[in-house]
Amino acid sequence: MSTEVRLRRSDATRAAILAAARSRFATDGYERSTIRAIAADAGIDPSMVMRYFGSKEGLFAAAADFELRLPDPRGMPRDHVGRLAFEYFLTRWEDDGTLQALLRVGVTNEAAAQRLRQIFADQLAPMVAAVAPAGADVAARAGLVASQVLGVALTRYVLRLPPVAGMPRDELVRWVGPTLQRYFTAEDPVADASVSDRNP
Amino acid sequence: MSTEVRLRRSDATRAAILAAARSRFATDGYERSTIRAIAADAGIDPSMVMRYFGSKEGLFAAAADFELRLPDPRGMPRDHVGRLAFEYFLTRWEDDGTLQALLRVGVTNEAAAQRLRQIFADQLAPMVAAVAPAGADVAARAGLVASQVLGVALTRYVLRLPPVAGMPRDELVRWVGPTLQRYFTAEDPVADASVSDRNP
DNA sequence: GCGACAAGTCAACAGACGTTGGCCTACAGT
DNA sequence: ACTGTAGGCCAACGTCTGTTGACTTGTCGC
Repeated sequence: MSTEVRLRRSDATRAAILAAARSRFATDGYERSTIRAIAADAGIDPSMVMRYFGSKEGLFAAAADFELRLPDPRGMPRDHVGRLAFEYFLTRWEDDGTLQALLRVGVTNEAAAQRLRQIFADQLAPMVAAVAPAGADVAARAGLVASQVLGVALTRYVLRLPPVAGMPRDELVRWVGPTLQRYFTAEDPVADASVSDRNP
Repeated sequence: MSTEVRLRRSDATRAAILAAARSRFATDGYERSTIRAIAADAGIDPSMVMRYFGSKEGLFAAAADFELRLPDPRGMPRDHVGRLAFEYFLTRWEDDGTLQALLRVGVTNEAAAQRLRQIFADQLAPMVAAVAPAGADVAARAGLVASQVLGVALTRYVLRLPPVAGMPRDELVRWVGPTLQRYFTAEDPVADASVSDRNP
């Protein structure tokens, strides 16, 4: 009944499979990522993948299991929430293939789409609630933030639209930060959206 | 050498195949759209698809061949360009499965991604050039517009994120229109982005 | 009426896929 | 030294895929 503390041999290969799977899913999507290719990347036999994760769906579920871990917006100046959140998203996207895998797969796989919906609804909405004006439609604002964030992720990392993919990070932040700021904190859609985040 | 004017029998089935293909590609993506299923939808034999389009790739290329036909922005008030362009995009997206097919497939298929890049670069950039301030980086602004437009399309039509998918069209326009307006015409990223499109 | 040609069907191929079960190997506990 | 067992490999299965070539049907000009 006691949990084994020492790390087993299997943990290493299990991790190798997960890493290979995330990489493949992130670049090839679900259907084109074959278990054979993932196993080859991990340097083991395809049947091992089934042993560890039961099926291809199980493998993806394990590979896409993670948390956004958004920072607490109550610790930041309210006028900079948009920029800071966007910078956080960019970093998260760049150093973790999981999000790219989730986006690429979510477009054709309902389970992944479900997971994405859950992440952005459950984890982004509380952040919006903490900074939005009283009485604001939190879900709608979270959706708008998601639309712009996922739009940048899509054009920058997936479709690689040249101007977005090649834009320096700080220039991108200067453009998109104010957009998110408005979605987060504007009193009204058509209210003045002047940017107070002029000198970051 | 003269073009046949009368419509042949084949034209009808050819159109049926294209319609079925667009529908399948739009909902299932590239890999999961099988030629057998498309042929069944069109009510003909799978081998007919090969006869008419050569291969699955050829079929997709034919199904995804279209023009954005963006309106000329010089005919509209400069302060409303963002809203009008966004409304045009929404309409275009809703009544033509081709764009949804292109987006869904472009995420995993390089040829479709290429086509998307071309469409947004070649057809959106001139529109931006017509309204952007002198000396502005037209390509960058077109990329930003694309990021927000594709982000809305992704969350509203593909991932179906509830707050975005369920948001009434006019509310969505009130939120996103000003964003595009800023990307189109703002003098500077962090310049005042006050919305002059207050009463549409 | 009849041949020619377009339109369409049928059956099959070769390859790739997820998945399965049997077999081997090396190491831990005794 | 012996043995149980976890970790790993191999070969194969059934199915589905894009694609092909031979055959059948229907329609139009003469």
